[in-house]
Amino acid sequence: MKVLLVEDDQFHARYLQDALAEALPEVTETLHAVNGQEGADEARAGRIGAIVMDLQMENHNGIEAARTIWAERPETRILFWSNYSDEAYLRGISRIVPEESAYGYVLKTASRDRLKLALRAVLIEGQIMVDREIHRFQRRATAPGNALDDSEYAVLLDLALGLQDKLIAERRGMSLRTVQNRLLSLYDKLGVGVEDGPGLPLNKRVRALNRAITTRTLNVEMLETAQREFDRWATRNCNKPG
Amino acid sequence: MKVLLVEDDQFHARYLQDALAEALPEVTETLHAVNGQEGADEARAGRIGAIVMDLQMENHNGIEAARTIWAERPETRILFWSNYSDEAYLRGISRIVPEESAYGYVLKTASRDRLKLALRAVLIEGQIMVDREIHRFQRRATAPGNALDDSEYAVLLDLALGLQDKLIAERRGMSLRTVQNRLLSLYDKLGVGVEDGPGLPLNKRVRALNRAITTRTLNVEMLETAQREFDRWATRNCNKPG
DNA sequence: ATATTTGCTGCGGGTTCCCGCAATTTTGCT
DNA sequence: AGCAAAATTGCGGGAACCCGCAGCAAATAT
Repeated sequence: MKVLLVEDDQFHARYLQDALAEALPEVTETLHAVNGQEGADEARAGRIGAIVMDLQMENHNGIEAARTIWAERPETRILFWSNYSDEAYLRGISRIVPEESAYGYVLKTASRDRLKLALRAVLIEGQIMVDREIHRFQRRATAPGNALDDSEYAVLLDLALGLQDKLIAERRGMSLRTVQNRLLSLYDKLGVGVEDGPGLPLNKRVRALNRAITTRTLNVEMLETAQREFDRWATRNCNKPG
Repeated sequence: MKVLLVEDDQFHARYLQDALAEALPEVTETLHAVNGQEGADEARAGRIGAIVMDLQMENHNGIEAARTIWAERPETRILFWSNYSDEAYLRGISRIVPEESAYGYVLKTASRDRLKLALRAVLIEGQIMVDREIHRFQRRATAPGNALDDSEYAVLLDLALGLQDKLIAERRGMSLRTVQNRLLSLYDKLGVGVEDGPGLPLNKRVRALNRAITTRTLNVEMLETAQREFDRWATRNCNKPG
C-alpha cells in the first residue's frame, strides 16, 4: 500500500513519516510532496489512494489540491492534518468532500496516539474522523443564522476586494438593490453593527472585512485567489466601457 | 550559560533544542516557554541573557514579548526564528530593538548549519544577523515612499477597525480634514487607486485594508490587538455622549 | 529677514453608501 | 392551479466619503 504525504514543513513531515511507519506497518511505500500542486501531480501519477495533507501551504493549498484530486478520483481517502483551526479552510472542505470518500481532520497539536488512530481509521478503514475541536467550528459555521450561502459568500469576496455596489451587481448579474440586500444580511451574520453602541458609528463595509478576517471566515490566501479571479473577469470584460 | 527557547510548536522546539546543543556546547541550561507571556516571565525570573523566540504564538506574540523583555533588560540578546516572512512582524521589530542589544532573524526554512551559525553569532558573539530574505522585506518596508510614519500607521489601524473619519479624528486628536489627509497618503503608499483603471472604481477604504492585509502590513493578531486597545479607549470615553 | 516648503484646517461639491418603503417577481407548499 | 412567504427591484433621502481649493501657521531654505 502506498501513502502520499503533502506537507511543506520539514519537521512536521519527518514526524508524520515516523508516526505513519509506526501506526501502519502495511504501508510499503511513502511518497512526499511539499505543496498542493506537487501533491496533486504525485497522486495522479502514482495512483495514490491514501493521502495525508497539510492545509496551509505556499503554492496550492490543501483545499485546492483536494478538490483537484477528488475531481479525478473521488474515492481517494484524505486525512487533513493542520496547525490551525481555520474556519476559512473548513468552509472549503465541507463543500468538496465526495460522498464515496473517507476523510478526516486532525490538529497538529493532537497526541501521537490520536494521530496514529486517525491514520488507521481514515486511510485503512475508510472511516470519517474529525477532531472534536474542529467539529465545533464546522457546526458553528454551518449553523442556521451563521452560515453564509453561496451568493452571500460571493458578495463578501467582492466586497473584500474593494468593489463597489455597482460593480458587484454587474459581475454577479444582480440588481444594485439586491447586492445591497446581500450586504445587509452579510452585516447581520458577521455581527457588524451589533457592537457599536450609540455614538460609535462604524464603517460597515470595512467592519465586515475586519470581522471576516478575525473570525477566520476569510484569510490572506483566499483574498489573493479572489483577486486573481476578479482580474481574469475584469480583463475579459474590459471591452465593455468602449 | 543559560538560554531560553520560546516556541509553541513541539516539533520545532525539539529541533531547536538539538541544534542548540550541537552548536553551543557552552550552554549549560536550556529553558522552555510555549508563548510570549511565559517567555517574558521566564526571562525575568531566570535573568536570561540569550533567547531564541518564535514570532507567531497564541497568547502573546514574539514582538510583544520582546518589547516587554527589552524594556526591563535592553541588553538581552534575542534570535527570532520564524516560519513566515511576515512584514507585519518585522515592522514591529525594527522599532523596538534597543541600541545596546544584539538580535537576529532566521527563517525556519534555513538550513541547520545556518541556524547554528546564527545561534553562535547572535547569542554568543552579540552580532546582528538577519536573513537576506528578511532583509529585502525590511528595506522595502522602510524605503522612503513606502514607509508609513507613526501617525499614518495609527490611522491605518483605526481604519482597519472600521472607525469612520470623525471617530478617528476624535481618538487621535486631529481635525477631520487632517484625518482625511492621512488617509490620502495611506491610499497612496498602499497603492490604492493605482490598479483600478477607468470603469473600475474601487472602495478605497476597503481596498486599503485589503492591501494592508495582502502585503502583510497588517495581520490578524494586530487587528485583534488594535481592537482591544480601541475597546479600552472607548469605555474610558463613553461618558462623553451624555 | 524674506521666501519657500510643509503640514493643518475649513468649505463645498460630487459620489457612494445605508436603508426604509412599496411594487413586482420568484419560490414553495397544499 | 392557488396562495402565502420570501426574494428581487426601483425610488428617495440622509449620512458618510473622497478630494480639490484656499487660507493659515510653523519649519526650513536662501
